[in-house]
Amino acid sequence: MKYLNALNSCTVSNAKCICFDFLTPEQQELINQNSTDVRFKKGENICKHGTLSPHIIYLKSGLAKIFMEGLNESLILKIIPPGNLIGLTSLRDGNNRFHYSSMAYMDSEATLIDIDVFRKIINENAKFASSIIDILCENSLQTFGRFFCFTHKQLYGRLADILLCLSERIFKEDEFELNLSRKELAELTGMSTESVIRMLKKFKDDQIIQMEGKKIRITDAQLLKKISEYG
Amino acid sequence: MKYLNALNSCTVSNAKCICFDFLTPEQQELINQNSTDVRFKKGENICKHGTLSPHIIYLKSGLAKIFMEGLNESLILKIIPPGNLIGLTSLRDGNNRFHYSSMAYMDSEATLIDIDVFRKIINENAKFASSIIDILCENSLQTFGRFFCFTHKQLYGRLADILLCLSERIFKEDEFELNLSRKELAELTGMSTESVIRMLKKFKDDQIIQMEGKKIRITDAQLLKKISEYG
DNA sequence: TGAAAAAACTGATCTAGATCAGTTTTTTCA
DNA sequence: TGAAAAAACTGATCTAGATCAGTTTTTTCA
Repeated sequence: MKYLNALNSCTVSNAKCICFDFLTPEQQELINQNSTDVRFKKGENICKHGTLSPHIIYLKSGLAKIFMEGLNESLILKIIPPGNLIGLTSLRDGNNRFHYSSMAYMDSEATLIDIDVFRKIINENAKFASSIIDILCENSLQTFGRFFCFTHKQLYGRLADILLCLSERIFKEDEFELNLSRKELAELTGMSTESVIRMLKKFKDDQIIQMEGKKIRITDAQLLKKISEYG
Repeated sequence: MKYLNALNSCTVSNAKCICFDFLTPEQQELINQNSTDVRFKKGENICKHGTLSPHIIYLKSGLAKIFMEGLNESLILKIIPPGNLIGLTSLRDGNNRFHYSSMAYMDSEATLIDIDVFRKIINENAKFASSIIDILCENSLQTFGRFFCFTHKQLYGRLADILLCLSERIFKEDEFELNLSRKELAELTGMSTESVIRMLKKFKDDQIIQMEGKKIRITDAQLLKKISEYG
């Protein structure tokens, strides 16, 4: 049952985007000439589902989410830390549209790379293409895990997942300042805001976490992992 | 809101696997020399989550499902019609393990292609790699849609999705013989067997479908599409 | 071909988590 | 800096769908 441990609804992959290391100097130059650097403020849209996607977006700094929007509901697919690409799924599409939206969680910098240049290089440089394949595989696996957890774990398990994910993969500290509102945390775990509040309180009462204002400290990571596993 | 129509929990992609068209004669020969043809009987495992994955599997005929297994629960990720590849996500992995299981829905034939040969060709042939990227993107989009529907659609909508999917994409007929048990249909829609039974009955009572033994005929596809959309 | 097993079906009950309708605390900004 | 808005929180109620405990029908196979 070892492999089951790997399944969580965490939204951040560990993968480093190393694809650009495989470019020839000319290809590097071609990309440089066909990209633009942009800053996004906290809360700003980085891309919007259904709009034209003339770029692949490389996140240089900050933090963003990728999500699908319905009429009233939305689903967060992934959190994007710096060093990751946004919009890869548009590579295939004939009509160049984004298949999801992205929003900056905090002030962020990104490089917008012309998608046709990106495509051209993929078709010329197999090593580059291969490393894009690696990224897509990694993304798929993460989505599968999240999908599985969303359909089979109870809310406690999912909340535990996200807390562990925030602590281990994003902030890399036991204690961190949560700059997400309860509502955003609810979106991330796929539950209602009220449930997040109640469950965080339960975790606090059970002394699994400490909360002070926006600071959260995980005191019993072991137990939290158990909850994540069996929840 | 046009783009929303595209979202359904259907499990079959329309994509044809054209990647092999881009091989050089030598690469084609290399693949031929490093693959084995195998037959799977209905219900047999094609691959098993967690086991070694020395192959990429090309399904030549039949029909298979790809699913994740938990302790008691499972989640069907995708139905694989002939002409599709199974196990692409193992390409990335250093330790060559399948990340999901696959089972034959009916008697099937498959070609097992050595994964290292597959990797080698990806690293040599950018056009081939590019078409693998296309497949991975397509797969991702489908998973995103299914994920969204599973978390936001009611059961009626999901059942409608699957019926439409079976009729339009797999059997390509209004009337088809359902060789899936209610239990398998439940797995596919992520609901309990009892609910499938009740909802199929409701659809029958509302004259949206006709059922006779294992035969199902969709009589009001229009309404079914509405249910899929708003459900 | 007929007994046993599996699948299909039915109705009753239960429950996780959403929704609703507020109050209290914190943040924002003129 | 203090009024208004937003976020956090609380308790009560509701509901979609699961679970349970069966019965009936169909399939399997000795």
